[in-house]
Amino acid sequence: MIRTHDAGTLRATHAGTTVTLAGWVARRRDHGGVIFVDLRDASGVVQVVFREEMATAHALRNEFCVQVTGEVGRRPEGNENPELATGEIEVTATELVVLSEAAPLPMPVDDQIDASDELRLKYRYLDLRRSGPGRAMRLRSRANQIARTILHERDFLEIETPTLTRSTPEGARDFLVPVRLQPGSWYALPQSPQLFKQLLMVAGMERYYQIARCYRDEDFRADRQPEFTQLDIEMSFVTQDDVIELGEAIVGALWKELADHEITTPIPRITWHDAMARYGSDKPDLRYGVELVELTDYLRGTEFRVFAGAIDAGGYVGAVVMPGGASQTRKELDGWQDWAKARGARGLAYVVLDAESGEARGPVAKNLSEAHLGGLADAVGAKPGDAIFFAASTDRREAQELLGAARVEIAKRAGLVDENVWAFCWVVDAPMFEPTEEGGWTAVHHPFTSPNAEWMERFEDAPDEALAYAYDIVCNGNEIGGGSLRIHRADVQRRVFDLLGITAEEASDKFGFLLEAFKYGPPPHAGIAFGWDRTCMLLAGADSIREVIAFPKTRGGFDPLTGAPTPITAQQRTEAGVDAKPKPAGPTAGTSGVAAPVEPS
RNA sequence: GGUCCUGUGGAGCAGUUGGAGUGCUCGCCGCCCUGUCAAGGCGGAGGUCGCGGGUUCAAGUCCCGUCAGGACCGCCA
Repeated sequence: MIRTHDAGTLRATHAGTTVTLAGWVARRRDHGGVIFVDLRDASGVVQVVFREEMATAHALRNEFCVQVTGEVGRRPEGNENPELATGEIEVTATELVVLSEAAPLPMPVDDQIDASDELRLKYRYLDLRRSGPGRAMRLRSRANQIARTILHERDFLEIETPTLTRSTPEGARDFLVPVRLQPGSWYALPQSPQLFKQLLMVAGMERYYQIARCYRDEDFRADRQPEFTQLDIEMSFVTQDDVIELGEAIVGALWKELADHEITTPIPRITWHDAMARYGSDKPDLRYGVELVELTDYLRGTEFRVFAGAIDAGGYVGAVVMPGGASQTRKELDGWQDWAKARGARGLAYVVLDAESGEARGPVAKNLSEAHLGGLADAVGAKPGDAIFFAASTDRREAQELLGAARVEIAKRAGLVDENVWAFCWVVDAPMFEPTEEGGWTAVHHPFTSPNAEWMERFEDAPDEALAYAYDIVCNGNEIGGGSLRIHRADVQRRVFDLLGITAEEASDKFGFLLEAFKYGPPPHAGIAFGWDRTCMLLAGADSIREVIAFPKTRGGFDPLTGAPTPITAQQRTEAGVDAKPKPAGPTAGTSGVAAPVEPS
């Protein structure tokens, strides 16, 4: 080692010790006759003092990489710095070696100053020298370790699965990789290891996990990157409760150690339907109340056409209350209309209750009968001074989701979110299917998700009502993990495919290898996958998953550091077989649509 | 694909109803300085105002287009 101690570990007990340190110049304070340098390494910062005889230190600049030898001493009386862990002492240098110099910095390596995202990503190696970003990396490493410890204690095997594979049917667009040895054929990068982990269950591994990189070619967000990580888990011979118990053990350990928060177990469970009815979301933020109230029956018979139209068509009318919302200006109330329109709704009807008289006012109030207005406050649980927002639609879920989004916005604007609270829940009993635009059905989770016991033998009777053994774990309104019991009976799988309109040929073409495996005694199995970036983001208190990824990409999928993606050369293009000519006919492939097979070129 | 915000020396920001010279803080370079910890003092260098077009006597400022970054919707478990 070219150093004897880590800078951040030095304490008063080291006084009198001669140490050699190595690290970076975090800051220098040059007084002419004496120079102070804050020396930073991964462990922290310590003040190094250069006296007159160490004149070479004048040439030091920020972020020079240096090796310093000197004696640890207590700082002179009154010069201690209680802000620093090493603030009681300093190192008086007797030797200085500049290991490497630093050019003028394109961005400050300083915890105080914030640079733009693009610049931070371009110089991510400088960004990560800062304590906040560096801490996020260390936290994530620790999170991995905690999860691995729990899983190994429980006899899980860490098994890697391919990243060059064929499409698995998660539903997102695949990233594709041309195959030089078979021009015209392509690998897909996995959207998740879903099918492989099920094969590992057939293989008798019984307990599998992997911190797995996944790839989805969709539009990106603050919490979505083209490549992301799942803590992926699958177990044989278990029930839903077993998976949930494991999930709670992992989450409990993570939050205990990394967020200093003891999660009360069992984590409350709410059914998907209750979550939609009460919170208008399948990932409800339970840090605050502001629950939805259904008014379909209460308002039955109303002459207000917006509501009557929805009710008569068998739809839904509901409301959500904004505490104190009556004090909003006309401009603010109009702002809600723009807010609603921005997410595709026609608008957001509202009534405000006068703070003194409790009288209902606002454009919608004129359209409601005396009787409806009279009991409204009680029906929705509103007080004088509150505002009531309404949504009505023939599509129950659509109206609930609008109110659910309004609920989140209300909490934000009314300051109801307590940032110090961690509110977890499991959302269980999710629906198996949802209707497609073409009048068919599609799997909400994925087509291998098992119907629950109640629906196992009759999900075809009412596909819109059938429930699955599927569960999501939600933290403060973020889905951090989800999973399901899988179908292991061939007959049930066949019936699900039938309902989804997947023929035997198509099924065999898309994932025949899994169906083939399921012929040979597949065990009952279930699993869960945690969105690891999102989980670490929450633990780090960050508001973007970019903060917990070492080298993230921008919204456009661009990496400002490497400049990826780049065009390829003509030679690469030819060798990769990107332009191989399609054959007129042949066996199909891919996850959907007709494949374009090729002639060898 | 849609809506919105941002783009001004290396960094972070200001720039009024369009009007004389684009200003501040940090950093950078030089000099001074023995107890600072966001050290201080003096001096200096550094800018196609993202890019293209238009309106105007005159555009950093107004309009159109475009590029880049960000937030959201659609999409995506």
